[in-house]
Amino acid sequence: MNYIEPKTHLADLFGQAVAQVAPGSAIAIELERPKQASHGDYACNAAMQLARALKKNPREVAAQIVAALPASQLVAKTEIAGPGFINVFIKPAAKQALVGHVLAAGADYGRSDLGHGRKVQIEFVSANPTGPLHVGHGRGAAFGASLANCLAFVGYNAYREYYVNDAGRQMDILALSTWLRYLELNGEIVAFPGNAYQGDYVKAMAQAVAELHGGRYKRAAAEVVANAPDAVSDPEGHLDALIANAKALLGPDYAYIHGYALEEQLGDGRNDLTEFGVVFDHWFSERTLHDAGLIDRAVTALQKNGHIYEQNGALWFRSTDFGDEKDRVVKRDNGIYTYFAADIAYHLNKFERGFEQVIDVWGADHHGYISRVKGALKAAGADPDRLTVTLVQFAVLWEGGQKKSMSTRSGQYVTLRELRTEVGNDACRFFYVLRKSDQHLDFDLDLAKSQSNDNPVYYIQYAHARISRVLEAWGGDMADLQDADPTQLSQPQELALLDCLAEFPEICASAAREFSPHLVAYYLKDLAADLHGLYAACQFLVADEALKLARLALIAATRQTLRSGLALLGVSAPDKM
RNA sequence: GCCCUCGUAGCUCAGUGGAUAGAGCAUCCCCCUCCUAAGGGGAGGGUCGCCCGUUCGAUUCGGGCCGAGGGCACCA
Repeated sequence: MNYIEPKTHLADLFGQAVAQVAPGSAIAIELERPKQASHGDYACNAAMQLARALKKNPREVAAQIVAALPASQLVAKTEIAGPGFINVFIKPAAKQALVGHVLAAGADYGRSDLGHGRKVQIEFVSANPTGPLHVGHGRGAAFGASLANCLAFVGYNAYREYYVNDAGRQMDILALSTWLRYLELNGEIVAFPGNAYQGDYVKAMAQAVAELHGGRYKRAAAEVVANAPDAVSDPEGHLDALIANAKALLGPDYAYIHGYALEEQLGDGRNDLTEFGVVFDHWFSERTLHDAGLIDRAVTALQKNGHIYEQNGALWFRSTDFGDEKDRVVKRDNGIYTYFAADIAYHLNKFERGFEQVIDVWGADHHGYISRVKGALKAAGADPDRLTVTLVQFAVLWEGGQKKSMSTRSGQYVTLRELRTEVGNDACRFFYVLRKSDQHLDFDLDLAKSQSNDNPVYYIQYAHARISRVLEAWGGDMADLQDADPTQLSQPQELALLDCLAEFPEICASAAREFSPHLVAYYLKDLAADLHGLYAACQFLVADEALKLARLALIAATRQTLRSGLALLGVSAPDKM
């Protein structure tokens, strides 16, 4: 028997029946999977939805719908139950046929064309390249990558992008920090500002520059701090003055220091993410927006539409017209565009590049920023609904029942690389997406590291490994499993596993539609549990050849589904543990 | 003050406009002569924060309240 996807098929049947019973009604056919087995495989609530309009008792409407239901080779029986549910029982053979279907589809099982190939861009991580990625970035990376995988799996043309803030003040601060450390190495001691970058990686870069170029960038300490405001009373002014002095003293060499620090940190982040299984189609440079005049153009567009005014020497965007609580500066009185202005230009550019939908994955601390950006897009004549911002809350690490506190400022934070080294990429990827993205995540290091059944990653991977070991012990030709007779499968654990396997495509669709890769993680836990249940209840390598092949085919299909699901989350599927 | 998120078992959290609300951990009991026990089976444990509304039906949607966390720069 060829496999027919029951839900789509039933929705079609019910649609025909409802059209006959209640012509012209426009209800959506809803089919749910009842929690209780006695309620069948699918339940339809159409009768209850129609009862009022038809002025009839729902059970009576249900009877009419059932009578009008076209014949189907899938349906074993229907029952009218409770307040008016129509419960549908699927023939075992129709369920069993899934095994051959999954094996034939292979890695494509679960794939769909929900997205119709529409271009969707997911921008994520986008951390300032001013230091190592930390565990907060890790969550955004894991979430964004998994989401992009899900979207691609259900038929979207997913494009992964990292926005590189290579033009702003933060990069200048990094360049300055590196240079000051370099001067230290060359005997020119300048008091290192508390609001400069403190991390050891800055010293490492200074050391490297010193080794590569000796004293070439050495300048007198007194000149570096000349005319700078006091570091205590005006720390930011102090820093800005030092940056200005650095640019003046170094001239064209400043660009070298700046570029060196940028490339170092960007390269480090790229390596880190690649090792984490997170890759991007494009690293978009903020500087190119400036260089191509796109920011001028964006601000001019706003100006033309009458949304810009000047005050105190700065240019303001009247974002209050678009629901923001106060107006925002786009160009400061010193003539420098704000980050906000660059962001407007960047998002307009995204649309111009033809992405029908744009998803931004931001840290939750940016949430106040959403209305501003959307408002600006609207003001510039773009459709803000094409932008979806998904917020990712911070992750808090726990170890030995203690919260690990972090402070970016002092350079004392746990880096993503440290976390990956400590708990492994698989556990990292999985734990990061185990919670809904917009919720605080308690990352339990002890649990992530533990090689026990408490650890859901191992629980799932173990299910996969177990199947591999059985198939290996069998030693037969996998192609033979295609032709196994699935009607041999009748044990409750076998049927439960079949039902679970059948849900995979819908889980993938929901995960993509709701931007919720955690649904895949939970599904995999369920699937693994069903596999372990079957494993404990039934022997696979039995004497009865037909039964053996059927069971092996079932677990081979399960292995494929586990693999596909783990791949969506970027977690490996080991054959041996 | 304004905005966002959350409140479900002792703990950490899923879930859903539907029928008797789930998992893991923790507690207690049981299961390897057998393809990996990194596993399985069972028991106990709940006013889905409170109130009102919408609905044939609300834990789910809307409003209010209470409680928790986070965010509100001429920073990036």
